[in-house]
Amino acid sequence: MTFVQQPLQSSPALLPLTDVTDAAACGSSVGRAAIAPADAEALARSLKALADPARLRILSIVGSHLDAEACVCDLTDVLTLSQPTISHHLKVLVDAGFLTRSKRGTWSYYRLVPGALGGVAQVLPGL
Amino acid sequence: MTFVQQPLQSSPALLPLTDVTDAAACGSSVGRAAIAPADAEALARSLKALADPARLRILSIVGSHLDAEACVCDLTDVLTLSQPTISHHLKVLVDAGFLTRSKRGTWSYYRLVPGALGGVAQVLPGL
DNA sequence: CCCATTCATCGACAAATGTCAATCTATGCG
DNA sequence: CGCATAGATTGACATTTGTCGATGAATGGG
Repeated sequence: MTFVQQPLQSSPALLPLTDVTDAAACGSSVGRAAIAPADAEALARSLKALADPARLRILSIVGSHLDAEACVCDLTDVLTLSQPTISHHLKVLVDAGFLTRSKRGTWSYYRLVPGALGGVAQVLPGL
Repeated sequence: MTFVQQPLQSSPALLPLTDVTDAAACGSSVGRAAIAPADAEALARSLKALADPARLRILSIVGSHLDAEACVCDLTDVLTLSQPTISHHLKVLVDAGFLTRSKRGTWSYYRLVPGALGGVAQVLPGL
C-alpha cells in the first residue's frame, strides 16, 4: 500500500521506519521510529507540487466542476496568469500524480486523480 | 474555525468560496465554488513549510519521541545537515505554526503543535 | 488549402530556497 | 573571570522555481 500515487517515482512504502539506534546525549527517549529519508523525499515531492497558490486553485477549480473535469480555458478565465504559466502548473500537477490529462479535439481536459489528495492527507498526521 | 494554525497570518476561514459566476464558453458546469485566492495562498504557505525532506524528517523525529519533544542535538545526530541549516528549518516550522520552541538552560526543545498537521490534512481532500 | 483556435514547449529572467562557514549570544562550570 | 557548549544569526552562494513572451504542434472550419 503506497501512501500516495507517485507515477514517476518508485512506490514508497508507508513509513518504513528508520533505525531506532538512539544513543543520544541530551535527547529524550524515542517512542517509535521516524520516517525514512527516502519516504521523506517522496512525500516532499508531492507536497512541493501542492505548495503553490495557483496549483491549489487549479485543483480546487477542477474539483468544483460537476464532472470533476476542466479544460485549460476554464482556468485562464479565472486565474490571473498567462496561458503558458497555467500549462506549466498543470504539467507539474500531472507529473506529481494529482491530475490526468485527456485531449479531445482541440481541448485538453484535466481530471482529479481519485484519492491522490487523500493519500497525502492521510500520511501527514502520522508524522 | 480555521483550517490550520497560522500564527503569523490572518485567520483564514474554511474555504470561503469564490464567485460562482461561470459564463465560460467551452467549460463544463460548475458544481460548487472553488477555494478563495487568499485561502489558497495561506494553505500554500503551510504546505511550503512542509514540502522539504529535512523538515518532514524533523517533524517525524520530534513526533517519534515519547514526550513529543526534541532538542537540536537530537536532530544534528541523525540528519546529515549542518547545525545552522537545521536551525533554519526549525525556524521555518515554528514560523509556520507546526512547532513550538522552549528554551531550558542551554538547550532548545521543540514540540509538535497539536492538530497543526491534522488541520492541513483535513483541508486537502476537500479541494 | 489556408487560417483561426487551443494548448504545449522553449528560452530568458527575477525571485525564492536550501545549504554552509563564520560569527554572535547565552548559559553553565571551574 | 575565563572557557566550553548549545544554538541562533549573518552573509554568501548555487540551485530551484514561478512567470512571461515567443514560438511550435495539432485540430477544426470555411
